[in-house]
Amino acid sequence: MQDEQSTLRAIPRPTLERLPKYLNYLRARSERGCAQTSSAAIARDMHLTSVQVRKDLAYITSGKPRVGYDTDQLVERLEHFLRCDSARDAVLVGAGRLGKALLSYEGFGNYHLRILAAFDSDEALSETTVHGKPVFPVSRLTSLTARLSALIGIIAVPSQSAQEVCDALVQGGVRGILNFAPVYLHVPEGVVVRNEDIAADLALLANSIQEETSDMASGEGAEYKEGSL
Amino acid sequence: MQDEQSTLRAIPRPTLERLPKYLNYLRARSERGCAQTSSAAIARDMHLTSVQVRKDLAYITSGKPRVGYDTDQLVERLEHFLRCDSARDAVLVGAGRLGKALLSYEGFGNYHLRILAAFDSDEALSETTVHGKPVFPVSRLTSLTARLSALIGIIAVPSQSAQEVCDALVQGGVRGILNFAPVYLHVPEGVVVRNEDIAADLALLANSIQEETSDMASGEGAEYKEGSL
DNA sequence: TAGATTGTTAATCGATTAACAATC
DNA sequence: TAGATTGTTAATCGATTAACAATC
Repeated sequence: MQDEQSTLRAIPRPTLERLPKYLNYLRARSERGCAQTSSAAIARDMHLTSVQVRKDLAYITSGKPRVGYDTDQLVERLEHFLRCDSARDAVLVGAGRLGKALLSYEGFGNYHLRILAAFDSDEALSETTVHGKPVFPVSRLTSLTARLSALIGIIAVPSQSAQEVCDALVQGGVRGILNFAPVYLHVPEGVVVRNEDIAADLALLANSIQEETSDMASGEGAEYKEGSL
Repeated sequence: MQDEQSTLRAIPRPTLERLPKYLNYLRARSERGCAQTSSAAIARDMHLTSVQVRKDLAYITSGKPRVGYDTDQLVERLEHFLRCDSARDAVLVGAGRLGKALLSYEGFGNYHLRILAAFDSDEALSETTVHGKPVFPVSRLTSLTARLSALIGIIAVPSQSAQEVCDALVQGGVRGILNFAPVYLHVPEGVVVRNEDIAADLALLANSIQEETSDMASGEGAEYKEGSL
């Protein structure tokens, strides 16, 4: 023992975060009919180095020297690894604009994730459906989550109620939480939280633009010709 | 020379990504009336170590031994650093559900970011407004972006049209792109892209739940008592 | 002054990169 | 066989952590 299991866990975090991106890229490549894919090609298009690509991919499959990787097989392996069965049913709390957008989002299907139901404190929304998914009053959150055996909760409510909702989800048996409210959630050991702060990301982007600007001043600047500066 | 500038650029990426989280946390603390904040308190609530907190904060301010940091001053410094003036106007492309959710999102105001206008290929949406923001036909994307001097573009269109939209934004003078489509965008040197793949994030979360499960089997498991297993 | 907290310098840890070996 | 590509082992780089010094 200690093999299969700990091999899986040995994957470094940064590598793990790149795996879905490889998957997206390779799916597109597969659709374009490219049967083989070399690490050099991936590296070029994804702005990585080919060594890094090979090292990442070595965790989940192996390629053929002189030929590269079989595109479809690689897609399959990545899909298999990333979805690893079970733990793919989620409930969503907060059927406001963001919540509705998430309920309607088709992209989750790419990873075999399903949002089973939504909850909202606005009673007027109860018994309605969004994109075919039922909305329930938030009072039923814990009991229904448990009944549905959802292991994932998505929080799309205002910051003030986020912790409360989080507690209810945990009590309902959720083991992972995707949190769109910009607050730190306190959860018991064994529950994983992933924070999604879009505003913060946008702020960091705006920030890096300024750095770029200073960079330009101190050299570099290739490829970018455009009238005066 | 070489001081102010390179000090700013010397901030490590991971530290930079934590800064907005400190800001969120400290704002909440300030509202609760906590005038002083120690690195130990931040570390405890944000699941970091106090050394790391002090090291991070040292990049932008300094605290007082024996007392800690002045909460409000720290908030101010973080705000000043994170928003660094200019480069805060954005345009958004794709006024579907996600686009509308982003247009209505109040959270951007926390970082003084403004979405000035939206664009959509559906002509029926033109001349309407969402949350008070005008929607224009996508044909006017390049020219209006340039006219508005927006430096940031937000892409919330389907994958197939993302690259096309990206090119138009770049031509309009955008220097940073927040991309919600799960594809790699090719941009000229000097343009920064930040990818936001919510589905991928959710997949990784689902994945880490499984790992947690294996962890449980091999020990740990404190704090989590709940009937049978 | 004593004690608690910040700040810094050195050691550790982990990921990336470089050099090279293996293979079809 | 020759050559192109993968895979691996060692070196580098950068961030975190630990130990300690500085300060109110």
